[in-house]
Amino acid sequence: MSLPHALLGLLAVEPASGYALTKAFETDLGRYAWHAGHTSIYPELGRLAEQGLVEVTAEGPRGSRTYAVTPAGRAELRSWLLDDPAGHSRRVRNEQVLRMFLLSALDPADARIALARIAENTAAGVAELRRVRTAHADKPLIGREGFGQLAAEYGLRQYQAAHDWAIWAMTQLDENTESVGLER
Amino acid sequence: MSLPHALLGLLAVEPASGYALTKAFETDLGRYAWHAGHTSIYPELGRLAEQGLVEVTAEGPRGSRTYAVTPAGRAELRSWLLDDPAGHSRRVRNEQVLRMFLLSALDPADARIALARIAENTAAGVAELRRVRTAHADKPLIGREGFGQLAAEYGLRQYQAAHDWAIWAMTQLDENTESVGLER
DNA sequence: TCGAAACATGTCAATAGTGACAGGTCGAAA
DNA sequence: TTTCGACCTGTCACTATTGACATGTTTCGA
Repeated sequence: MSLPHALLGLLAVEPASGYALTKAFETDLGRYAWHAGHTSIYPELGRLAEQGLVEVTAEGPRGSRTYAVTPAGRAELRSWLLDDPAGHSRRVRNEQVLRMFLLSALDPADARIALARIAENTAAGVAELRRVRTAHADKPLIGREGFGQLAAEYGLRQYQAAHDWAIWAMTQLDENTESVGLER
Repeated sequence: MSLPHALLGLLAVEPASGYALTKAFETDLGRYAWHAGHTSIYPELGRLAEQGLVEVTAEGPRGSRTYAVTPAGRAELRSWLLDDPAGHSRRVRNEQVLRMFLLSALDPADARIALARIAENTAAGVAELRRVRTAHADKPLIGREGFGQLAAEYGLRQYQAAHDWAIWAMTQLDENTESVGLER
């Protein structure tokens, strides 16, 4: 349940309406880090406001409300980000990694097909993130404009590593099946 | 909702009881890929049995039931693993990456502290996975014994990439704040 | 033989998140 | 001027998952 922190983080950079926050989750943030729809965002903003971590600073047309973090909210965000990361992330739920675990349940021929597909997809990811990175190359790393820049570089390196792994795994698999073939 | 597939994958490698499956999620699988408690596993096994994807093949002491995948279950698992991975993983929920996104919301000094902590943690992860890999070095890649070996190598490379990134990000940050300091 | 630990399965209330449904406002182009 | 698309907020039923609670069995070492 990191949604409240995601919202605090976004609002800490720049006050925004629920609608704007919903849009933010439809970009790279929601694509690579954490996804949320408006149906969870609006209630969560209400809860954060109740707790005094955010507040409505303006009301605009179409009934829109602009939220901003309070000092308490900023403190909460800071302590969450500076907290020991090892303690938190226990609710792991990573479908990519799960697929890699389950690869062993396939026969070698199928595993090879799956790996080839992974290699393709990660290559596409690398290409896409390279574009994202280039688009932000001249912006500062910290603050509104730099938002997500460090994350883009991180994603790029992760995809690159995943791609290298897939290639490696395929050669391993080939060597393996080959030697089994010779032995038997 | 990949829990059913995780269960099918585990059972495809070796029939097991709900209890044994629960234990499996407490090892590397649950630590790095997908976590689930017995309270979701037992009902899910029931659902899979209803759908004819698994079946009870034996009943042991203490009321234990051993489940095995049926041919239909194996087919379902295969098609899931060979399916285009890009289509699926839309419900992203990765707290690590989220933290990296939100780093921009901190001031440079705090961001640096957070990065240092990440560097520490990823270094520890690399060390741990190196041990896991060494322990499995001589086992075959596919099948019961090799289970998770490919995944261990994958995890190792991911941690290594994350570590390199954290180091890189710190130097970037240092250069950045330094130049800002000179300009003003 | 007694007790602890591991084995083995379950219920239930509470929380989190999704998708479908719903309703209204404003700006701009046709 | 009308209509279309973007803007903006919400409810609600349903599904998934968790944590607390509950219960009984078998094994093994002291």
